[in-house]
Amino acid sequence: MTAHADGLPFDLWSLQVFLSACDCGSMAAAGRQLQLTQPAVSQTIADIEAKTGTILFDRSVRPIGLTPAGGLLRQRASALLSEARQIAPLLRETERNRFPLIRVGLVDSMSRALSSVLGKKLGESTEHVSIQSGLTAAHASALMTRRLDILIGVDDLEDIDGLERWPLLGEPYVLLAPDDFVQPRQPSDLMELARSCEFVRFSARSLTGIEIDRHLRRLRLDLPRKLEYDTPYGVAAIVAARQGFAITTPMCIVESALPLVGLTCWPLPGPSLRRKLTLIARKQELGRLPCEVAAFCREQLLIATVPGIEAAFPWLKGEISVGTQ
Amino acid sequence: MTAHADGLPFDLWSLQVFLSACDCGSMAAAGRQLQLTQPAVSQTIADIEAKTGTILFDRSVRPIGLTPAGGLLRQRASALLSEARQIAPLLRETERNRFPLIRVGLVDSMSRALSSVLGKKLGESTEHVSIQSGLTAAHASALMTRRLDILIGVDDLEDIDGLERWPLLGEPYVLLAPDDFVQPRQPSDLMELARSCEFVRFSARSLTGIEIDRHLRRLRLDLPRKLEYDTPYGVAAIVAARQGFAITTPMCIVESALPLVGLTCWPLPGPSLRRKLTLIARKQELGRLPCEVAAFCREQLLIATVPGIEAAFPWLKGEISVGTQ
DNA sequence: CAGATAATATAAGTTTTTCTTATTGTGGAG
DNA sequence: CTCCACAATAAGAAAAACTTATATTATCTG
Repeated sequence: MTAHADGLPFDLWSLQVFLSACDCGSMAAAGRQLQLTQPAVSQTIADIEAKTGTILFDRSVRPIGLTPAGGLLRQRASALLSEARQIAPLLRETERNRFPLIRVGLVDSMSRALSSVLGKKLGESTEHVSIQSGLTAAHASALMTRRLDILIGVDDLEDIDGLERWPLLGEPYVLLAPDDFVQPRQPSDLMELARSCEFVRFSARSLTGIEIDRHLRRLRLDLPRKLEYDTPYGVAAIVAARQGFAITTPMCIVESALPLVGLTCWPLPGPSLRRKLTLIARKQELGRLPCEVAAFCREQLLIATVPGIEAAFPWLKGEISVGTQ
Repeated sequence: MTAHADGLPFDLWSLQVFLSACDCGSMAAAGRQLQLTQPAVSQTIADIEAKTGTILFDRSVRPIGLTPAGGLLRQRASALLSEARQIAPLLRETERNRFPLIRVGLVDSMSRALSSVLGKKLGESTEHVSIQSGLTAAHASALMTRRLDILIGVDDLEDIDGLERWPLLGEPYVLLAPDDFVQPRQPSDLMELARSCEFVRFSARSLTGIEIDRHLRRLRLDLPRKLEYDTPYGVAAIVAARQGFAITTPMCIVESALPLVGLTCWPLPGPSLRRKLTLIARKQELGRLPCEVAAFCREQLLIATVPGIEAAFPWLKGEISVGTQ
C-alpha cells in the first residue's frame, strides 16, 4: 500500500487520509469525508504505522487518541501537504516567468539589515520570493538539498564544490556591556568580569557561538555557560537589561534593534577575531543574479548600516570591511 | 496514475520519478536507476503533466530538456521530498533522553517580548538555560523528541497526550498597511488591494502562515503569493517600506520593533481569526516551574507589551487577552 | 542523405495495490 | 448488562501501476 518499495513510508494521499482522521477524531468519519469506507482508512493508517515502525493512534480510548508520534506526524504532514498544494498553481503560471522562484536563507544577524531590501530587489526579476531567516548551519544543508537557492551566512562552505561565493562583509567580534562596567584590557580580565555579572553566550547551535567557543578555548578561558541564546537579539537583550556582558559583533548589535543608550562596545582583548558574511549560490544556476544581488547588498550595507554603527562606536571605523574580506 | 482522484496532481513517488529523470537527463536512464522500465517513467511523467496541465520536458531535443515549469517543479519537488524524508526518522525518535538543563523553544513572534525576561527568570532556578528562537513547528518536534523542555508557541498541540499547557495570550489576526491605503471593509476588498500593491505572506514553514492560508482558502480568496518571509520582521519590514500590506498579529508587529509612523492596523474583514500563544511542557517533569514561568510571562506581557500595542492601536483594546484564551 | 542507434510515445495485457463488502471484536453510554 | 458506533480483519472487486511489444523521432555516422 502507498509509496512504492522506495524509502518513503507514506505518500501524499496516505498523509491526507491520516490528517482527515486527526481532524475528524475518527477513522469512520474520515472515510465519510473522503468518500471512502472505514476499512480503507484503517488500512491506510495501519500501513503508515507499519512502514514507519510507530504507533500513531491510541485505539484503546474512544474518541481515538493521538500518540506523541501521531502528533508530530500531524504537524509535519500538514506542512508538507500545504507546500505540495502550492506547487500546481505555480506551475501553471510559469509561462510568462523570469525566475519562477528564488528562496533565500538569511542569517539572523543580517535579517534586519537585508530582509526588506532583498525582497524588493529580488521581486524585480522574480515571480515568487521566499526569504527564510535562521541559522546558517540549517541553511547550508538546505542549499545543498535544493531547498534554498541563495544563502547569506557566516560560513563560506569552502569545502564544498559547485558553489559560487560573493563576499559581503567582514567584521570583528567585540565585547558588548553596560557602560559602567570596567573595560577588560586583557583576556584574563574577562574571567574577572564574569565573576561579577553574567556572561551571555550564543548557543552552539549557531556558527557564531561555535566560533566564539573555539576562540575562548584557544585563550584557555573557561567562562561560565549559564545563559545562552541562539539569536543576536536574545544575547543583546540581556546586556541591555544590564544583567551581563557578551561577545558579539557589530551586525548582531544592529540586528537586535535595541536602543544603545547605557551600553558600550569594546574591542575583544587578546588576539583579534573576525567573521565574514558571504552570499553563496549553486554555480551556474541563476546566471548573474547572485553577483548582482551581492553588489546590491554591499551597497545597502555601505549606505544604510555601516555608517550607523561607526557613528555609535567611532573606534570601529575601518574595522568593518564591505566587499573585500 | 498516482495520487488519487483528490486535488493533488502528483504524489511523492511520482515526484521521485520525475527528479530521477531530471538528474539522469533521460527517462530511460531514470528507469534503470529506479529499477523500472522506460514506459513506466514516461507514463508517470506524462501523468503529472496531464494533471498539472503543464509541459515539464522538451522532447524535441535529445538530451531531454527541462521547460521553465519543469525547472520550477524540480526545485519544489526536491524540497518536498527532502522534508518528507526527514519525517520518518523523527517519528522513530519520539522516545528519548532528558537533561538537567532547561531548553526553551521560543516562537519568533514572542522573542522580543520574552527572551530577556525568560532568561532572567529561569536563571534563578536553573544552572544552565538555553533559549532557542525559531518556528513553532520545528520546536514542537524538538519538545517531543526531548531536545527542548519548554515550548512557547502558537499551537497548543491539543491532540498530544502527556503535555501540560499554560495559556499565555490570545490575539486576533489583523491587517497591517501603510496608513494612506484604503481600508478593506469586506473580504473581497483584499483582492482589490492586492491588485494595487503587494500582499506579503508568512511562509508555509510557519504555523502562522499555514493558519492564514487556511483562512483565505475558506474565504475563497486567492491572493498572490509573490513575496513571503518566515519571520514577523521580514513581513513587517516590507509594509514599513510602503511596498505592500500583510496579514499579521499584534505580537508580530511588536516583534518587528519597527517604528509605526505611517503605518496602520485594521481588523481583518470577514469572519474573525485569532491565534493563541501557549507555554507547553511535558507533564510532571519540571514540577511547578512551567506554571510559574507562564505566570511570569503573562505578567510581563500585561505590563510591558500589551499597553504599548493598545496605545498605538486603540481599537485593539480588549482584543488581546492575557491568560484566558 | 540513407541507415544505425538510442531515446520517447502509445497500445494492450499483466501484476500489484487499493478499495469495498462482510464479519468479528471492543470501548463507552445508558 | 445491552446497545451502538467504531475499529480490525478477511476476501473478493476495482483501479492503479507496471510490463512487453511496437511505432515514432532526434541525433549521429558513414
